[in-house]
Amino acid sequence: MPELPEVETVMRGLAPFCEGKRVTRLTLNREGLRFPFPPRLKESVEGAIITRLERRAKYLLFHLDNSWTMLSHLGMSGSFRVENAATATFHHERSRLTAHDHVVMELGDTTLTYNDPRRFGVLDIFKDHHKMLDNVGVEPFSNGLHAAYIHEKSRGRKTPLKNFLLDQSIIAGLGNIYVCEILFLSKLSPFKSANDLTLHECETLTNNTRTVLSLAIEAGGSSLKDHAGVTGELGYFSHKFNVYDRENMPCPACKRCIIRAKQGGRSTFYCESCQK
DNA sequence: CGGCCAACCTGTGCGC
DNA sequence: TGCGCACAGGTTGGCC
Repeated sequence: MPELPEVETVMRGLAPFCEGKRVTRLTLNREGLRFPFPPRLKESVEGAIITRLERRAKYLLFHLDNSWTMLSHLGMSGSFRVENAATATFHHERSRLTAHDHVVMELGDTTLTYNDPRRFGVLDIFKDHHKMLDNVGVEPFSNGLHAAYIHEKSRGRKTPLKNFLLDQSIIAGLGNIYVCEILFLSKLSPFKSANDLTLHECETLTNNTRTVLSLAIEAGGSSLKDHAGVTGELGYFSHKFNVYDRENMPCPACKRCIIRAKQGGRSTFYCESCQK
């Protein structure tokens, strides 16, 4: 999925079209995504005003003025697109449904469409508490993330560093791409046992986590090959990674081949000589 | 609880 | 050109 920077970018892109707007209609084109839609989804959202958008971990939260909050997760392949009816009618067309447009939110003359080919996404509603947000760890840009926190969480965890950083209950929002990049900048092996991290290495990880995510957000959540901005602007995925998806290409630091390995069923890209 | 891994889906790209 | 297989941003839930 979309990792934290992509969800942050989507949130920032959607906010100007959503905040303060009333949901005039919610259309569900199927029974659910990864899970069935809740029975009261449509009636809870329709007619409400979206007061604020928020990102928490990789979740998007649409806060409504009727005490409900709509929770959305993009899974691996989910995306939102925004269309404006006034612009569309100029071209003599209304917003058209394409394959995998599962949910359509109408906000007056603005249409927000959720598309998700693989349907690993989630759409749900809650009032003051959602189970999926319970086990979410600290936000990377919050004060909660610091060397001592990572150090404490990693004690007794013999799991590889790669898996440890992907654990959403430790640090929220990291995914396969950015974990590879963070480990490269930190010169740490993805296979190193989490339990072996020194406090100093935890400090390095903290700093590089923020660096990698900041740059990605600045670049507009660039990691997705097939994601455009919510209104379809270009230049969105022209990002260059140091190691991710660069098997057999030269390490930017030492020029030796980037290695691709498998951890927890997922690809890890790293430099054998730079990362210890 | 920790660790491992199958499962949930569709699309794409590659080798033959 | 077509077929089959491997693989893709994530997370849950079941098993040991």
